[in-house]
Amino acid sequence: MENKSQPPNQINNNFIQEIIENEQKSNTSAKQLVTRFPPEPNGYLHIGHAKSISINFELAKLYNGKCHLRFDDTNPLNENPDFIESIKKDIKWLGWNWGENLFYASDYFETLFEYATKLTLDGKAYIDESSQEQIRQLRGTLNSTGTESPYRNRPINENVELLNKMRNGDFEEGSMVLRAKIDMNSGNINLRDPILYRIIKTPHFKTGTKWKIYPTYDFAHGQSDSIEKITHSICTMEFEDHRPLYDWLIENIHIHHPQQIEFARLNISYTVLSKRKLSELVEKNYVQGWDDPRMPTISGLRKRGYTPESIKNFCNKIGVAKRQNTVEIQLLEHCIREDLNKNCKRVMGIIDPVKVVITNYPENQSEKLEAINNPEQEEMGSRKIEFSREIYIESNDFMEDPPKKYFRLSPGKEVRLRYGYIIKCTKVIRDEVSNKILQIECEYDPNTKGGYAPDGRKIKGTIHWVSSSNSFETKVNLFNNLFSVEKPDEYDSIKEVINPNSMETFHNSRIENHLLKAMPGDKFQFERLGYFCVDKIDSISNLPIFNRTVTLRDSWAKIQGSTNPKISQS
RNA sequence: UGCCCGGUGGUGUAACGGUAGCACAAGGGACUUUGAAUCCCUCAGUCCAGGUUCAAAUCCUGGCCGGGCAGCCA
Repeated sequence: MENKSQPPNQINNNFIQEIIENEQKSNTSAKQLVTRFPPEPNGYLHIGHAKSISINFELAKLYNGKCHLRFDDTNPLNENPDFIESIKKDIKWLGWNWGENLFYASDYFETLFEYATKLTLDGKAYIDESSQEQIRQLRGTLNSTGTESPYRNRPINENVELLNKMRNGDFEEGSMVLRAKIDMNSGNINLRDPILYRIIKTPHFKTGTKWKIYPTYDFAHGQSDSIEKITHSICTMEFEDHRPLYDWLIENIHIHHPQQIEFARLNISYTVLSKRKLSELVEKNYVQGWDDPRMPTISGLRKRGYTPESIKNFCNKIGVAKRQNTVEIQLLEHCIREDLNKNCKRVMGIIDPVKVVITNYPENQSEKLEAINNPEQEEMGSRKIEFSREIYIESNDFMEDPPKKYFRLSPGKEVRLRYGYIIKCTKVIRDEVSNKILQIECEYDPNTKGGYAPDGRKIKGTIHWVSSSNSFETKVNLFNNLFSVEKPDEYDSIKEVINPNSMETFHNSRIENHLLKAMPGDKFQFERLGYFCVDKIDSISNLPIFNRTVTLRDSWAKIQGSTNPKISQS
């Protein structure tokens, strides 16, 4: 048999793997592969980070190496220890383990300073007392070369002395910086005497007030990689221009030389993935927090009901390359459906209920019917559900004047109640004032218990239901795309493209009693609707509140040409 | 009028000079007590122009288009 598809969950062949593969083949020094994930503790992780985490940890796993977690905490102005825990939690939740290899760039401040001293001693770095404005002026522009600073040729001993005084806190913030002496004429602006250290007197959450100067990203990052003996330093494309500087510093300090490799960051349709825009959503209260189920953050996805498995799978499917990309959000949805379909218990829940009275079913009678828990996994068994005279069905499973090919309930028509009976609609009762449907009356066919028609008549439609006695009323949140356009990044303001209907809450949904004791995070398929998870237990009612993770695929909605599938306005 | 990177179906990603494949999406069909799942089928692609070669998505040259870079952010 031909092996047509690749084994599940195998990472796509990508160019980084190819580089490593080639190194191992032609290999001279059989070094152990060491990668790292280097977040700055200044925000929450999102699915773009998950891609990076996945690349780094997956590679380590694949080549029997290791992946470090290193917090890039070089700027006390931006960073906050609260983020440390959330970042660790999210990585662990995704299923990755850095083991003993947890580091902080701040652990290396002393060594970094030694490196800076060495460069200064070698005449490769100098103290510049120009103002921030002057430095910018002299840097030149994209189309013009820079000009050397008047401080560039300061004697070495003076530089060393000033550097030490800078460290001691003898100078004001902004009064001077340490710069590498490279090339003010370079076409690459990063090489025009980049700043290595700046004075910051804000205390650092780890080193306190010990340091008055802090290394910039360019000076801290590569050297930290080197100290940790990283072999492959994988980052996103915007650092490509920094690679010549990364290499220059390491070569001029004469230390272990990791290889920086850049890949294209992830973009997903109908959402944003930049830290700035994500914060804006939170700060301007477009969402309820970083972990709002509409957010593409790891914590948001978790609250939404995504599983680590589905996210990892997604990361494997999107591949790794250098070209700009926007992955359709449908692929993410596919990944979570794939996982949940296999593993979730089926259950019946009515988002927007309408009452149905079975007029020929005795008033005080009820009976138990058998329902299968998961047709994908027989081991999951079955459960009993209760049928009685008064039940609820989904309001959009009834239409008084249905279009053709509508297989659900309508006047005079029959429909099957899943695992129940075949019923026929006999009457619709409306509110005289509002004309709203108050109640639907049906008759059931007693010979169709379990939903089987002994006379062999074909019943095309099957709908979900709960009996009023065997269900509880609770709140259900439905989510849609946060943005109404495919590429929100292309618009100036979030406001003009945010989807006003990204969240819809139903307060009177009815769920079968089977879920009374469901706990936060528990996941279910509500038959015919989608996958839902318990958001939390309501503090007043003590009942679970549900979030819709994703709808089931819905070919009826497509036929209808509806842009808002499932539960439309009543 | 600088430096760097990139352009393969609608989207994402393979093919390493030798049959352009996979996934998602879309369309159709089979099955169906979830309009789900599953299964089958279909649609659809190498930015352009030259060159090298028996043979080019792949190598070369020149265009065109897209992206990144002028923080004491990362």
